[in-house]
Amino acid sequence: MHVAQDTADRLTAGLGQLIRAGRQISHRAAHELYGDLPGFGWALLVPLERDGEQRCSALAADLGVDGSVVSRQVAALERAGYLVRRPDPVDGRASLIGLSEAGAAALARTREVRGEWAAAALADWTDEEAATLCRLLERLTADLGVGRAPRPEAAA
Amino acid sequence: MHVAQDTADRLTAGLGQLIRAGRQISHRAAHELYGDLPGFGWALLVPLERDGEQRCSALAADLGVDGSVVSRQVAALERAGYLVRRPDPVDGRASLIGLSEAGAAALARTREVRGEWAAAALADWTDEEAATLCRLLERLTADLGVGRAPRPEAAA
DNA sequence: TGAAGATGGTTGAGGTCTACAACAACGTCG
DNA sequence: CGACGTTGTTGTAGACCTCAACCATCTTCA
Repeated sequence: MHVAQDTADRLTAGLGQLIRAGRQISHRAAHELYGDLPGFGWALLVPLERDGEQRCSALAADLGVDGSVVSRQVAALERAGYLVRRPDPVDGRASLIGLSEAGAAALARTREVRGEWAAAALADWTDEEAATLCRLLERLTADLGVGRAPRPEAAA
Repeated sequence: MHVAQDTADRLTAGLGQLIRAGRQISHRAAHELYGDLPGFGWALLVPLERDGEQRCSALAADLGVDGSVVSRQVAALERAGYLVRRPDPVDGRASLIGLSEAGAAALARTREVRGEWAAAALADWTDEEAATLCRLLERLTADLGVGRAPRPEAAA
């Protein structure tokens, strides 16, 4: 209850603006943001690289999206050869999704082009400013209670 | 070129996460974010309130989206009674879009519910932290060079 | 004056990402 | 074994976006 009324305006407006900007950029220069990856690939491959093989449902929970989204995206990325799927040895219903070599390589390339993009966009920023933004962004996401850390309920 | 490689990762991942979180929330609780406004209404009405009557093309430039998006959204918001359109007296091709009374009221209500939402989400934040996030967010958007046409007074 | 070209807005087609519902296959437990 | 929950897939639908094609209207200039 500490935050000024005006802040909600600025925050949501700024966020909306940023989202549209990001969308526009990724539309205009998909290669700079995604490398060889299809649109959603980045979001899906990063947790796989970080945490290793996992199930669709774990990915869905991590990303905070519906399982059907992951199912389709995984199918596309598998067709493209960026990840491999093997039956879960302890549960016949599930599959374990893992990064293929091509997937890891694509992720590395994407990371590289993103690094260049970030360097250009943040040319005037100090490390500390950028780190602060990251930190606050991550904190905001956490406080919104979606994705990685399922949280109890917030009052209306 | 001051920003660490790792920062691009955190930034884009964090942003993606936040975007998905926002989408999920606005899907689940549209009323808390938009009040009586249809989905995109907020983004469109805010600049109208801030800068007064303007053309579709100006709105599109401001929001950084295609004119066709604005055209459709304006049509919907006009049907809903949230804005009024009158022919531009100096250019027969153009219309001037303005906020109706209902639109201004809806905007005020939305601002109110958003304030509550923000208060809940940012309950643990200090004013200074929230302000910092806003500032950095706005700066990032500006540095991405999309949207808001150069506007002398509103610069940062 | 009058055609050529730029600009404002609309519409149609298509793409991406999303959720929800229904379903088949499998696992778990009484 | 049979009821029930879980995992992943598919069908359907919606929001938001772009691009391309189009008409109506300025603007420019010979």
